[in-house]
Amino acid sequence: MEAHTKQFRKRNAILTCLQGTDTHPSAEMVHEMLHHEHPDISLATVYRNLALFKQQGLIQSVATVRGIERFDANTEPHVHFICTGCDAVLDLHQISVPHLGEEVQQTSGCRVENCQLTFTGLCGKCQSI
Amino acid sequence: MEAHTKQFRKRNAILTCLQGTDTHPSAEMVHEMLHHEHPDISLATVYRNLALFKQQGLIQSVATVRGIERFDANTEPHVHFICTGCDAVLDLHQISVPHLGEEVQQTSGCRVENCQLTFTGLCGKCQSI
DNA sequence: TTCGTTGCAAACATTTTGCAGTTTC
DNA sequence: GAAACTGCAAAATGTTTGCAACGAA
Repeated sequence: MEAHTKQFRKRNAILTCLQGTDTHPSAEMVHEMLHHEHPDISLATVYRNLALFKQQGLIQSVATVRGIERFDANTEPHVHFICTGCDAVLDLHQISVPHLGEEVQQTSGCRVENCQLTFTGLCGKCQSI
Repeated sequence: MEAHTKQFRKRNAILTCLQGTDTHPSAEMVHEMLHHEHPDISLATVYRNLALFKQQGLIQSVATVRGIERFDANTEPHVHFICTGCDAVLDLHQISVPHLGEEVQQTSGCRVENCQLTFTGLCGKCQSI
């Protein structure tokens, strides 16, 4: 019900925005993407709700690119590519994440809760510039 | 010769500090670690030289933990564990990085220059708190 | 009226930069 | 003297927070 009341429209718009994109946006990018639909939305609201969603496990932080945090509504473990030319964060669906959690636990005693495999380099577009 | 002249003593101390630790320190941690040997070193100098070393490929940024960048003088691809309890960044020497660069290139067209495999969770100490 | 959500502006923390002073050659 | 490095303070940047106003129940 929450999603349909006016009170939660902005909160819901933020989550929907993230769920409907694969660009792994920053808070400011989300704010900009929502500007058309919600011209009066505040950046503070975006930050507040992103923090809330993250705490609830609805989204995750997948990278920090040039000091800016980038988010993803896909919380399944998957692989990312960060382009150092255009700062794009891409999904690499073709590559699968090795499941090494148990091996880590056994060899180091650390309890694994999450795993990120991230490549950096130049995306196709930026290679031809 | 550079390392022995007074002019480069601080710069060298910063690099040596990083090379002699496996704690993956932040700029502020480096600053603090050097305080005993160089009581007058400025945080700005640490930041400036870290940026320089990174650009020269002498060090790499391995993670951003709670918004703070962490550095490593080991630029070989290796695996890290970030503890969400104490913010420690640990090396997982036992686990090897899968070499998927070519597969990434072939399936996505992205040119891979670097790869990071990072686990998060609770380290041994923090599990028993 | 009580609770949760928001916008705004101020505060905050980390990082970067301008500039003057010092060292090296 | 020219070039490079540094400390200090100020600025810039991304993010968080306090507070008053608003909306829902």
